[in-house]
Amino acid sequence: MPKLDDTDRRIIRALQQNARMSNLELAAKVGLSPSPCLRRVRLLEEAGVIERYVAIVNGEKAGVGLVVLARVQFTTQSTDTTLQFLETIRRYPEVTECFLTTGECDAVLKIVTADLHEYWRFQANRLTSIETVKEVKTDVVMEVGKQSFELPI
Amino acid sequence: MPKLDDTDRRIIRALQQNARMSNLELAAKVGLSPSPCLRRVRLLEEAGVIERYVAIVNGEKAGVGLVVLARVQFTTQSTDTTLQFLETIRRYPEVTECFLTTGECDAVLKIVTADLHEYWRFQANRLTSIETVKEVKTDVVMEVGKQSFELPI
DNA sequence: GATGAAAGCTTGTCCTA
DNA sequence: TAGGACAAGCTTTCATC
Repeated sequence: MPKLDDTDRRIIRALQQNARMSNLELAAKVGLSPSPCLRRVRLLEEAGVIERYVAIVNGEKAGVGLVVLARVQFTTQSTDTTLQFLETIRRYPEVTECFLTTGECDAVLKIVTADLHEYWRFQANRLTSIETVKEVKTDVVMEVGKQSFELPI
Repeated sequence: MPKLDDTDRRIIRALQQNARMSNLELAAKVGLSPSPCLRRVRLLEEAGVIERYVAIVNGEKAGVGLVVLARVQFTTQSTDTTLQFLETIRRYPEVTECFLTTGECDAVLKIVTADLHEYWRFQANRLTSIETVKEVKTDVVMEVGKQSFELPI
C-alpha cells in the first residue's frame, strides 16, 4: 500500500462514521466522481486499511448490559502459554477485546455478559480454568462513558 | 421495542459480521424475502438496537499503531466532576473508549496514538491537565489479542 | 480521474395468510 | 400482525476515454 493521501483519509473518516453511505454520497463528500472513489475504497480494502464493516449494537437493548474489565496475570510469560491463552479466549464470544500489556498485568480483557451472575459463571468456568491464568482482578463497569470507532487519523 | 425473536437475532448477528451485506443476501441468510427483512432491519435501527454501521480500520496501517490503557483515579467522585471529565475526554479523538468503573480506579481509557512520544504529549497536555484527574496508571499494549464487534447475543 | 451504460439492488405499495 | 410479489428508481461497477 502506498501512503494514504488526503482523499484516502477523508474516505476513511466518512466510512468510519457511516459504513452504509452509498458510494455516490461518499464520492460527493470527498470531492470525486463515483468510479475513482469506489476504486480507492476497494484499494483500501485490499490493502487491509479498511478491515471490515460492522453493525454496532446496543448491548443493553440486546440483553447484554454488563461490561467487566478483567486484568489477568499469567503464571509464566512464555510465548507458548500466551498464544494458547489467546487461542482460548478467541473462542469465547463474551470476550470482545483482549490486550497484552506491559506492566503488572499480562492481559486486559473486556467481557460482555447479561448480568453479574453470568459474568461470575464465565470467570469461574472459563477464565480461571485456563492453565496460565494465575490471578484475575475484575473492574465492573458502571457506565460506558465513550465508545468511538473513529481512529485519530 | 418488543422482544427480539430468533430472526431478529440472526439479522443482528449477520450485520455485526458484515454491515455491507446487501438486503437480498441478508434476507436469504435469515430465511425471509427481501421486504420483510428490510422492515425488520429498519425497526431494529429505529428501536436503537442497531445503533450505527461503521468501517473498522487497521490502526497500524493507518499510522496509529500504539494503544495505551490508562487507569485514572479522580480527586473526588462527585457527579459534576465526573460528567465534566466525560465531556472533556469525548472531545479527544485519541480516546476511543472510556469506562467508569468500581474498584480502585474511577475510569479506564483506551487511547490510540501514532507512537509513545505522541502518547506522552497527550497524557501530559490533555489527560493530567483535567482538573479531577489525580493519578494515571498507564499500561502500554504490546499486542491486540482480540477485537470483536459481535456481542454474545 | 471522468463518463456512460448494463446489471443488480433497494425499497415502496399492495396483496395474502 | 407478519410475510411475499412486483416494479420504479436508484447504485454499483466496468469498459473506455
